[in-house]
Amino acid sequence: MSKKNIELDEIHSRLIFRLFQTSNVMHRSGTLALNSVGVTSQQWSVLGALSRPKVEAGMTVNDMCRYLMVSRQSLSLMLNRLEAVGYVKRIQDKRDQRSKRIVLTESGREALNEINHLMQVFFEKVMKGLSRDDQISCVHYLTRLRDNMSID
Amino acid sequence: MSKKNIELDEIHSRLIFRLFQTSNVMHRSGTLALNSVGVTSQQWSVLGALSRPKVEAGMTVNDMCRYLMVSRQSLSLMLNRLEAVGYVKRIQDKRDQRSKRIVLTESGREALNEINHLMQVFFEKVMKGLSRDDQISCVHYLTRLRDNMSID
DNA sequence: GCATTAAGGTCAATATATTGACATAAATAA
DNA sequence: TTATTTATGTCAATATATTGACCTTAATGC
Repeated sequence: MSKKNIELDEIHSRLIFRLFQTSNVMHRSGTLALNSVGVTSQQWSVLGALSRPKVEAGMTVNDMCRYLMVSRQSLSLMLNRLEAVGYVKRIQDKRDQRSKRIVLTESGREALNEINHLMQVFFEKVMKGLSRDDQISCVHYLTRLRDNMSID
Repeated sequence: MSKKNIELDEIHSRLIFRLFQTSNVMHRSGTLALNSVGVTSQQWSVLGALSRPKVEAGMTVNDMCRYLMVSRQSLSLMLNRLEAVGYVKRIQDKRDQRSKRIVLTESGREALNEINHLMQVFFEKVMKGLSRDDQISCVHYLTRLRDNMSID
């Protein structure tokens, strides 16, 4: 009458659970570290995405959704907040009139520089005890997990 | 007049950013995988915590906050929802009248068994390409990151 | 006994996250 | 040219997450 009880592979559960915990802690202490700038860890990810040299001309909303792996609706609210404090701007794409390009403002660039000072301290604390090779391995593992978990 | 521009260590940014992405994807596709049971990935973490043999007698709310690394207020809402569908129960602690012990109900145990069937499939997909040693290494790295990021 | 501390619940405000739905405008395909 | 698709924005409902505050009750320290 009842299905056999399933025992999950312990290492699998542990890995997924560790991801849970680490993600919770990251958002909390990341946002705390950025407290003086008044930016959340998620908002930092948006600013960081825009600061890459290859996106000098800005990113479209859809591109950024795919890059950050959040829904358009979630991103839209973050962009509204960042636009309200003047860190980003939505500008019309010349070639495609439907598209907007999200760009960093001068004020956003200054904020990001301040953020990076704070992040440098944060990163040093976070990476303590992990060699460069460890960090590279960890990125590889996370990339693999991310891709395996992706819907498409 | 302006501080020197900070260039963050690329591997550090990448690692943290990968954690962002992976956590986003995990919650989305984890919840999707559990869709038929009507439980979110976060609620699964609560049920999972309670299913461990060492917590046969239940966990206090504070213990579970520390374990899941979420605030009491967040946990409280999750417990309310799980209690509303009958998967968990808050029972008085005999020894400490202030404490409640969160326990899995029979219905919760059945749901968890169904969840575990779904999770087994999910885990197989997620862990593809990662050897057991890889998984163990990844857990070690995440544990290190989690502890380094913890406030206390 | 009385003051303090601890455990838990809840309210508020805010930010993030999802899906689904609907609207508009513009590009593209038939 | 018309139909469809694409890009974006927004509303709704819901779940998760934070901090801070306040309340009750109970254990503990003095």
